[in-house]
Amino acid sequence: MAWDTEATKGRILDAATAEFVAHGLHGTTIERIARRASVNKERIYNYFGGKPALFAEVLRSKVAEGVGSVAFTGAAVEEVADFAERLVAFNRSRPDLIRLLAWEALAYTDEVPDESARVEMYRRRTEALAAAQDDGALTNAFAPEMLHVLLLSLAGYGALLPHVVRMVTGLSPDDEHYRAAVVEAARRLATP
Amino acid sequence: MAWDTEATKGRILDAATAEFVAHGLHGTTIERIARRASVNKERIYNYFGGKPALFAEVLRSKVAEGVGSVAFTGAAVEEVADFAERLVAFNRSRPDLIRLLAWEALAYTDEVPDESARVEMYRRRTEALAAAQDDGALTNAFAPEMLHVLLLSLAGYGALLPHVVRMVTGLSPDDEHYRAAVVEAARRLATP
DNA sequence: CATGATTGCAACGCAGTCGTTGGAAATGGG
DNA sequence: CCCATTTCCAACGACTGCGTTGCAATCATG
Repeated sequence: MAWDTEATKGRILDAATAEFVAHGLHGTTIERIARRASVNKERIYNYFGGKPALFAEVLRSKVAEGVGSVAFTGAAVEEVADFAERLVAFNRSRPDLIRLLAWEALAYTDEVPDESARVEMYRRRTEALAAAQDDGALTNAFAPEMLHVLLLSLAGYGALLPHVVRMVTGLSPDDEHYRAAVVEAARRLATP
Repeated sequence: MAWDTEATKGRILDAATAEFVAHGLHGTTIERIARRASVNKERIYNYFGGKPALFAEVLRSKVAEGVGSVAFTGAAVEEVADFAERLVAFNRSRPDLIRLLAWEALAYTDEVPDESARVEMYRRRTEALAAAQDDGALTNAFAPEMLHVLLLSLAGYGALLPHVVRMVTGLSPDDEHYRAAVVEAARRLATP
């Protein structure tokens, strides 16, 4: 056991992620992060520079991971349905990332950390959708970036406001029926 | 100028709403609320009992107002489109209520304050949608409560995550094109 | 193995924030 | 006009969290 800076940084980042996901920027304390990472507070200031900076770093490293890990490929309506299905499944498997996205939206009113990289990821998916539209396999009723954000809306809402889904439908957003409805809705939006 | 308890309570509640909307439960301080309401801290503890209780009270009194103020009436596809349009317009006119909804989702994992009243409001709208479906004017592809929550998803996402809409589309969620896409999407979901 | 540089940490000062309290000011009934 | 009651508030103690500092432990090098 010795001098492993990177591992320590990683432990801090993981602990910070867990705490920020659960309690947001103001709700978490540096001390709890330090305890969870089995590290001294001072390390956190030394490595990351303070709570807001650490929060931004968590967003930078984790949220992009979420956006990047569900791609759209293909050109037919069924592939849009599949895309929606994978989005919902991803949101279900990583509820922490959606919560981070929500904390982020509430914390930053104008620009978010590392915005240009995020824009680039979204742009790539939009292009794939646009190509499918050009093939005539998808509707042209929506501009590709609009279709993109509408699909994100359908797939993300349940993860963002699970309690609203529960109050409206009586079901958990994890429920099979809810998932199926989202997929069917995506199919309808994409059909020419 | 004299003894107006109710007015004082109201000022506190308004000030608390503004602060909680902006900073969430942990980000706001009782002292700022008191200053904003031109009131002494002690009044807040006396009337509302503490920060979490005041937060819950704000949610109780304000969020229901948001849910209740956009009704669905009618029986045709165009009325669903109109409903979606009014939802978006409402979200745009009262961004504070959506933010409260988001803070609420992040703060409470299981039950929210005054849940049964909220459920009742949602139920009424679901019934109106169900009636329209029974008329055959709307699709039966979705259970009415699913259609309901899908419409909420389309209309609410831009208000919840405006920065995502901006990154994906380059537009503000206030933009006319975005609004039009949401309405068209609602129309597509509702069409038989 | 001696020395300088790097990494780890316990303890501290400081700046709020919470929630309370003792008492002053305002009110209205007798 | 007086007294009990209600409303208001400035000041306080206790605590918590932030960010820093001084020092010890660990490593790399010659």
